[in-house]
Amino acid sequence: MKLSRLLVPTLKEDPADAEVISHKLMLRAGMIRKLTAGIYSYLPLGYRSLRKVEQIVREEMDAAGAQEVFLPVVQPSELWKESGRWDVYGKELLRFKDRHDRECCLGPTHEEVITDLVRREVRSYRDLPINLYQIQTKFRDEIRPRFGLMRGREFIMKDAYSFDATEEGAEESYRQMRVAYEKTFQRCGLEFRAVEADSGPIGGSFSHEFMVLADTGEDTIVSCDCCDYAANLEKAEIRNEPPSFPPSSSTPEKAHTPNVKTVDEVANFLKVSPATIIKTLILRSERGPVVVLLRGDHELNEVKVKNFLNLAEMEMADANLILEVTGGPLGFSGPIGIHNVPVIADHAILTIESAVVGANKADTHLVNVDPRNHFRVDNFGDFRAATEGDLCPRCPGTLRLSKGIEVGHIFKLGVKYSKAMNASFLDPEGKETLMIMGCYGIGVSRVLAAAIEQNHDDDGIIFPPPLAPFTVIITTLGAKSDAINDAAQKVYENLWSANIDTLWDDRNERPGVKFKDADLLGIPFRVTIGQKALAQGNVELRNRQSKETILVRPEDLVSTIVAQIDSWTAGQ
RNA sequence: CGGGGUGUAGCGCAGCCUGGUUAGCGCGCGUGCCUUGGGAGCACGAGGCCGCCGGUUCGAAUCCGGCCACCCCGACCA
Repeated sequence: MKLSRLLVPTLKEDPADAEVISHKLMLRAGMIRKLTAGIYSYLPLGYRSLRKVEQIVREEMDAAGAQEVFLPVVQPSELWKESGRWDVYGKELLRFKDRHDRECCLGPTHEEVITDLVRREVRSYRDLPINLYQIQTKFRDEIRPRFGLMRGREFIMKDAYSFDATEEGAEESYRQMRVAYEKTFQRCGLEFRAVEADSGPIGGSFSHEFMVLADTGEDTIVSCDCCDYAANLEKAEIRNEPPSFPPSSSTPEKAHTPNVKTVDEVANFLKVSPATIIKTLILRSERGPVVVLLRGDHELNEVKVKNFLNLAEMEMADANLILEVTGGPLGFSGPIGIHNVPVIADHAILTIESAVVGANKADTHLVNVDPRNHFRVDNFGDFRAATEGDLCPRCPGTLRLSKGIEVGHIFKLGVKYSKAMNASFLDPEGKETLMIMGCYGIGVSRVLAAAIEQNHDDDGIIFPPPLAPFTVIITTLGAKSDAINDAAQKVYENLWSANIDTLWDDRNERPGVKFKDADLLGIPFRVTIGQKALAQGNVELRNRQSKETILVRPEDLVSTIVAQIDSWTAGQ
């Protein structure tokens, strides 16, 4: 491919509406262009890289025994009503009507379609297990798309669905996918971690997310500093410390706290640590108000509360509801004197010997409160977000926080969909049995963005060789020199015949322009052909990542490049 | 959906507050000369419904109202 004929509109300046580095670089490198919010066109370079990711995913899925299919984008509402998700999926599901006024949606995921397909075609345990996957454009009408390909509304995803006859089989299918995912992301050259995750509205019994480690990630990962425990912040468990002191015999006393509302204000005003304050949160749910007690220096983890109480919806109460529940104004809520409303508390409040709480009365707090004596708690549990330094739930270690980009998510679904949609088979005894399902997603377009997020420098992208749109770029200096062009032509043909994707920058540009573009595009190897080296019968080979340049005889180029790729692979 | 911001040439921006010639600058683009190892230089040139609709005014990129789009923060989210 000659660069002079390829649509690669590079930009010198950062586009104004790009925030994160991968978005900026993909725009600057001419890989993608935005059509509208959260929807992008892939230009030749971007599409080549995307196809490389797809191909790696495809090979690993095939190797794991999954079979590729291709499912419809437009789906009828009937299936979604059958699974029960038509009413719960929310506005993220783009709905519309066709000319016959039939309700349809654009597929944000394909559990319904695949379950429908399999229940029609598979009837015997002899046909199981089966694992079907596709690489497809998904549409989710995100409230706020951002960060380019990282969170688009339209995006490319690989989704696989396994169907098993037995529980053990389902766990084996899950395990195989987990291994396939490890291999896939490793081949992509990503630094990642598999973490325990909440399974969310997709449902199911357990799940893992695959997180690419990057500071710009939208998810927070909690990991142990001495064992391999790692979890999404939403899910991360915390080992709690039992109180190390006996219950006190003190009695609560009132403290006048005029207009002092937040934990920080109370701590400053009363000259106490936030860790001795009990935060009283009033929440509104579909089953009425709930009171959650947390230590002042901790944050609520809504997912934990939702899972504990089996709630679908939860939000902070407004001032009216707070008045109704506590009898006092917002900012002065406390657990003492709350009746008829469930009260749940995080374990950590038991580590407070003498606590400060709101008095449920304007401008008043209570001090000397003993969490074990002075108020009712219906349940203690783990309701807070993990923080740096918390104790690991699995070992004596402590927990660390880091940021990650979710590129894959695997779920053990169980019979959630097979039950709702009656996907069953006959077992060896001739008994009708529900299939046990799993589903496994990879954000293919997001992998590309994550790879760039993790591999770049001030000059541009540094593609891991397996994802690079081209492996080599030939930069000729002096477009009018026959000697240089002849040498380039030979090198170009040799590389292609060795199956190395090669781009030839044959433009009549000044060297600086060509070098800058080559760096920006992030092509792993640059072969520079110019007068100087050529006079000695050499070309230059520059490694984009190491920035090392060596002189190579043209006939040795292929073997040298292959060796450098091999050493890159070995380093993974 | 709530809060904030921005829409002026392909891209990045100035001009707007304080209305008044032909709306500017840098990059990019075209032609020519020149140059060729890290985004050169000179000359000439093309390219604008100043987001859209309405209003105020002798006169609107500029003031007012409405709408639309995009971006940021939040809620939300396999």
